[in-house]
Amino acid sequence: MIELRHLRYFAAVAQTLHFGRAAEQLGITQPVLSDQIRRLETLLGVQLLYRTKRVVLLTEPGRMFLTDAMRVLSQTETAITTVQRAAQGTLGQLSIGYTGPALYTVLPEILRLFRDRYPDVELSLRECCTPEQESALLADDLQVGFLHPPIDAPLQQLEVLCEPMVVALPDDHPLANQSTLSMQQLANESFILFPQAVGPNLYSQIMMLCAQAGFSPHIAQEVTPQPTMIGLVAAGIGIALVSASMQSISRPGVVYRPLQEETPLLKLAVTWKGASSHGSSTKPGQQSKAMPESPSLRNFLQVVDEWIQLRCS
Amino acid sequence: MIELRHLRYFAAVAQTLHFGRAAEQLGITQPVLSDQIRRLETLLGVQLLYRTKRVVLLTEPGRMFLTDAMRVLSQTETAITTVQRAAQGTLGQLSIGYTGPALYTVLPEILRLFRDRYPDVELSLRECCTPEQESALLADDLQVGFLHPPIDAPLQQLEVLCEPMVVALPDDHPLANQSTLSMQQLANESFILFPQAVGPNLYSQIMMLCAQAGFSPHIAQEVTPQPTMIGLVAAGIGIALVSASMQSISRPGVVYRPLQEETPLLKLAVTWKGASSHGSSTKPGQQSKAMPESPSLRNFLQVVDEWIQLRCS
DNA sequence: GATTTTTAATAGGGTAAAGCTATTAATACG
DNA sequence: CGTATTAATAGCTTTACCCTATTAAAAATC
Repeated sequence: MIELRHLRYFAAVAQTLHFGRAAEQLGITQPVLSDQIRRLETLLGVQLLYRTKRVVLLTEPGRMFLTDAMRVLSQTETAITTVQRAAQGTLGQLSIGYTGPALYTVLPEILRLFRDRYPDVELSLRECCTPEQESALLADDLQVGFLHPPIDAPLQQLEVLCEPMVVALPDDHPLANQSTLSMQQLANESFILFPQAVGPNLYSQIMMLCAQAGFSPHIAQEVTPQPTMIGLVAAGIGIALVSASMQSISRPGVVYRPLQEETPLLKLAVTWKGASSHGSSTKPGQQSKAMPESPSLRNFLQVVDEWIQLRCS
Repeated sequence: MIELRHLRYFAAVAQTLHFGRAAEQLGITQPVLSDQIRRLETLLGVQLLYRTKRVVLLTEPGRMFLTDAMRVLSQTETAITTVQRAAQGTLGQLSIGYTGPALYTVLPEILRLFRDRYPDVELSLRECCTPEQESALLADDLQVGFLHPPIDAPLQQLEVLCEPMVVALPDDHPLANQSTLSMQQLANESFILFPQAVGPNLYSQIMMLCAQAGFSPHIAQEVTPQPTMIGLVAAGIGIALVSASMQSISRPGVVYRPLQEETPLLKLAVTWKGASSHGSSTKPGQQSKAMPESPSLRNFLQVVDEWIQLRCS
């Protein structure tokens, strides 16, 4: 069976056209080299080199084989460096899911940090809602998710955002004069909401809040993403509850007012399929030797950690 | 040092995800396979497979390495078949030189035969005159030449054409009435000739013939190739001596007449750098083990041989 | 929950082959 | 004709590849 050794030896001889010097280059002795080349020729059934006691020349088939052999060798080299870089996590792919709000808060900063540090990790981004992300993560369709807890799937998570919702309303709205608002004041307003499926949890929190204030909200429109909601607010269609960080996207004709009540909180967590033994229920104490998680995922999580540190300072 | 064996073994395990079955496929025993995979991982410094006593899974770097390893293996396969086909002469390159007359006589038929039989041998054709071909052949710039003997370079040759020259003259020419012509009748004609450099030997033969007839020809024009010469004959510029096979390219307004004298003969020989030991003067008796000539060249010469047989029958 | 089955890892040993040194044979060069 | 160069040959050592037998651990089954 032909081995890379044969190719390495042949390439050395074919390039130097000298068994002695080639052997020296290879760190072996000349008789060994002669023997191995002969073996290679026997294995192939082809004379690659013409040699007298004095001269070594490539035959025509030998010339062709040299080209191919060198390609195989160089591709082997790249395969080695590739797998090593992949093990470091500096090369690879990472598929990331995110919900709309992530795109307007934590995602850009984190991605920026990661891309700068690991430019050769190919990121494939996919916007999808929390439940979809859960199942995609479990099915190994996604490696990281930016989604809204709580979730019940057995996944690791790390909270990266928790901010209150604020009321967005037209600046000519009667309530715009007040610095804070109570839910009861909103009882007769038209609401612009995101579709329930997009964030079932937050949706029901909002509904509960309304119920506590004694009303069931009149829903003018269900849209997504949040900037569109604010656009509709500016258009006077209704008022909206949006996450606090949307205030940074200032838009003429729209003002934001905090709620007096303890508001629902928009939470974002980075989520991934933890290092489980292999799908079996992970008992906290006995973690056994685990499937090593993808190095690029590991690096991504480290970047997220660092980003959290950075933000706190 | 990583060997193809490692890649073969790894690919088998990575595809079956089962050491036992993979070992069976490979025709080795399972402990050996386990050992070799571990060796590979140590050599790379990368864990390629996650394995428990029960489950085998590819790690992320392992997945990438599998792709590369399979590519290396398949390229090795093609390298082997390529070199074997090259040794048979069914794959390769062949650079062929030819003179103008070859193109209108033997070359098309021979090339056709060869192409049909060896479609994967890439032919590169180059028109150049006899002396140029000689030096190109010696410099290994050409592998085969279709040229006009005699030559003095130490090259092998095989005559493939020997035909008389005939006189081409306008059909309204006074001499066109005669069925054969003598040189003396041409003494006062304007001659259309090929440039001396294109075929120095034939050129001087023609000159000698004129001298024997007691005149030095008046040269109206020196052009090449032969169809152009005949075109000029049709235009009434003069008469020309062309090889007999040009008669098959009939052209209105031109007639061909044989010469009474022993005409100069247009000879074409297939020429190649013979199997010399390596450039040293080849003593006929003691040929020693020779550099094997390019397989595609060998095949080409065989086709030429067959073509000669074919033509004789 | 004990037992059987499955499957990768470990242990120990034999052998093919990859490697070494020393020498030979053939060629080129002075 | 002698000397230098260089690939091939001969004989030997050692590496490592592969084998069989066994173990250990996890899953499946009764």
